[in-house]
Amino acid sequence: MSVNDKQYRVKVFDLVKAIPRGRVMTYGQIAMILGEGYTARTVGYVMHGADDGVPWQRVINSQGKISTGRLSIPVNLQQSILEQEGVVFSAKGKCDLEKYQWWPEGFEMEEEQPSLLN
DNA sequence: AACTTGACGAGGG
DNA sequence: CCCCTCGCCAAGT
Repeated sequence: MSVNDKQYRVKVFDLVKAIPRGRVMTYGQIAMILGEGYTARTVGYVMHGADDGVPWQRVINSQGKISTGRLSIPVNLQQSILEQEGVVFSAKGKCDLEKYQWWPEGFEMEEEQPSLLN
């Protein structure tokens, strides 16, 4: 499996599509849930090619900040879309993950089971 | 094949 | 909270 495989990317997109409006997930979190073969960096790489229908704006970094820095996507754009969904950001551009981070059904921080979504 | 660059993340100062 | 260093791994040169 690699980022070039369709299935590899589809797993990421399917998970992202499951994120409810007004909630977010982090790159590392997604990598951890998908498990073997996935890392925060590869998830980020896959996300730059997200097609329509994928709520890409709901994926942020582990600090609760937007990390589209040097890309074609302006940071303010992603943040404003999220704010429009109800996510509140501090003046420094950080949101409270405790409050907005979303976990798939039956998946808790405590358990270390990376193979529920396969 | 070597080297640089990231939609990253954890840890230290 | 900011900045830096590393580990990470795929892409582009």
